[in-house]
Amino acid sequence: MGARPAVTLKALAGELGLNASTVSRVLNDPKGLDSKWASRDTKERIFALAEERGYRKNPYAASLRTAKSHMIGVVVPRLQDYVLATMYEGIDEAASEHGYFTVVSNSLDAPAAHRAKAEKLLDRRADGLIFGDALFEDPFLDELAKRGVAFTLVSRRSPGHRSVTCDDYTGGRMVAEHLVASGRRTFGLIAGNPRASTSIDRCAGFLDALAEHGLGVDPARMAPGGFDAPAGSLAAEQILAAGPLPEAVFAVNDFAAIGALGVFAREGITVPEDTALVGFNDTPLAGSVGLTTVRSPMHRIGRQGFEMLMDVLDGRDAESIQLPPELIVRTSA
Amino acid sequence: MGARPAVTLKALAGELGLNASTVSRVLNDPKGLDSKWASRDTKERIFALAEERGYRKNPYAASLRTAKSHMIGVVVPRLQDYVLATMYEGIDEAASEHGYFTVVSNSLDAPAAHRAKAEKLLDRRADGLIFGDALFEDPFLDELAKRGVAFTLVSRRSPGHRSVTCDDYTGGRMVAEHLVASGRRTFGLIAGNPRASTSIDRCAGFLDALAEHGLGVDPARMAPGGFDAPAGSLAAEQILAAGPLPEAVFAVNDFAAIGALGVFAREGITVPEDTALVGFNDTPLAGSVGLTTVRSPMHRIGRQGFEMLMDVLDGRDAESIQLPPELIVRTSA
DNA sequence: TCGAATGCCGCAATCGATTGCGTAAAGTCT
DNA sequence: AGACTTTACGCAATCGATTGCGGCATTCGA
Repeated sequence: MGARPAVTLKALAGELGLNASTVSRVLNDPKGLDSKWASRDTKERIFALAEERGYRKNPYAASLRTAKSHMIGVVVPRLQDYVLATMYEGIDEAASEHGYFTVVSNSLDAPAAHRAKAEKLLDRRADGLIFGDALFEDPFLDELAKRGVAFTLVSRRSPGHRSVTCDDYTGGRMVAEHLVASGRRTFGLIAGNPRASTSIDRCAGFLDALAEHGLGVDPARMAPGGFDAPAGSLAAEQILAAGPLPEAVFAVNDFAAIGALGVFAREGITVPEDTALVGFNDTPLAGSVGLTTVRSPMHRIGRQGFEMLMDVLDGRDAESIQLPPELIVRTSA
Repeated sequence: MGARPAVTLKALAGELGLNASTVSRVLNDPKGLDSKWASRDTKERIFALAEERGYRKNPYAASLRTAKSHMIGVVVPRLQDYVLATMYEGIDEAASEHGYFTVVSNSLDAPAAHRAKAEKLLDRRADGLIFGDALFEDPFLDELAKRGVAFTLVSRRSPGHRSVTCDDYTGGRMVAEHLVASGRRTFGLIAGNPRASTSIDRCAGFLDALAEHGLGVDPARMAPGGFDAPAGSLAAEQILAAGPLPEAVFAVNDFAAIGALGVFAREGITVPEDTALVGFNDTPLAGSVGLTTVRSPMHRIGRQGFEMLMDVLDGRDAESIQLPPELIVRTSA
């Protein structure tokens, strides 16, 4: 069964003895009671009755006429991922403040779903899109840009498109500097998805900084994979199988780090004594297990991703942004 | 800037030399090419051109006319919560199969937001709602029911409303039986949110089963709180402060359990030697850290929650459902 | 051969809000 | 007093899809 008693603009107007157009103009004027579309008295009557009847404009009718939905679509790899969920909260918060409505979909990092979900959002007439699952090389994004679809990226960047990300390269460098400073000389790298800029940049920063110290990572100890705990466990096993235990392991993501932690515990490897472990993102769980990590401003990335989309929609131009990370030292390294 | 070249029904019809109504009927007829609304030839031309031009119906125009949005709203306490995120995935999956579109919002378990988000969804003309954040006593739900709004509950039940949940009471009993069978005699209980049925039922099952063995939990060692890791840490500290360490601790939620695990590690308490620990839900993290837990069919709860909403919307009646839990024994207990 | 049945499709109203254009009344200015 | 500007609204078209009601043709049975 439906819900609303369906109080329409016309109904209000009828009851007020006014024309719907007048009521519409008054109700929509951002100047509120200072609107010039009716006399003081009329305006007050309109607001009062709208309030009393609980009038809500029908957004479908409005967007049919205006061709704007005030809805934006967000595509993330996985909602269960704390990091993206937090960014989404930031997006949604900013969107609400601007009178926008958001809708999320997850793509499971599968290119087909990435495309399908975005198209579905566009079918629903989203005014713009925000992607949290961009690949570094992403032909679909190029296609959308060509079609003139407004969108921005968060979390992961892709050359040629507007994005808000953490300065992952610098984050990777911080980890390397910290580990080197504490005397570590051999390393394992749980590298994440090699097609995502988060992985690429964090690894690059890490490796570049190590190289400046004349150090490096044995390729057999660089394990790519996903961003969740099981993937981290797998990667850790791979590193252990590659020979002697490295003095430190950098996982480009906290969940992967925690997965590795589980493997270490099972193997009787103590952290940080036998090997140091560093994650990335500073999720709450990292705090709970004492994981040293790099804090990325997830919520803010989301907010700015939305603001940037607003700029695009309003025809202002906008530059990609990289927000500074912060090293959080706990007990694991 | 927008996106679509805006190929409308009328445009298609014009190009085909047909009337928009004919095109509409053919395109919407579930019988597809067997529709009786046009000649075979005409039908083929319609489908071909629609395909070629990439026609997508404007859902706003359609729902304006039909007063159905084919959109349902979902309210969860927190998107970052793996459990609810998974249920949402189940909901969304089932919804897609039925041609429905879903929108999520989070309420942070705050009654004001619970209400506000739901109203916002209704303003957007959702055909129905699914709540994952119901309180055991929830006046807002009663109000919605009275208003005739169609909704169902997932994860948490509330007497008098339709819900799909895990059989939490039985799950709680399983934990108690398992711990008692392995010789534990004193217990701590990380009880979660006392206004949520998940907490209430799991605790009740746990306590009832213990009572049948002549056992119980010291009230000072029953710590309520939230469902995340920090809340679990807090609760664990509270239990430790209550005196001698109990032989086992049951956390009604995996995240809380992991938070507790962090505190135990910090205090040098080993698991399961010094104390056993059991969680609830069987999130992937539980597997990674070897946590014994109760598996609840989260994804399926979501799916069924949606199916049940369909029943309500279609005027069929539906009974609340409780899905069976499964004890997953790992190393922590 | 005529009326009825059926097949195929168009007309026009409708959903609710928005907006360009128009207008009557009141106020301002010279 | 006449001309001009505001103020305060209303009319009617519009957005795109849906749908009740008909209408015109062809076919079939009698």
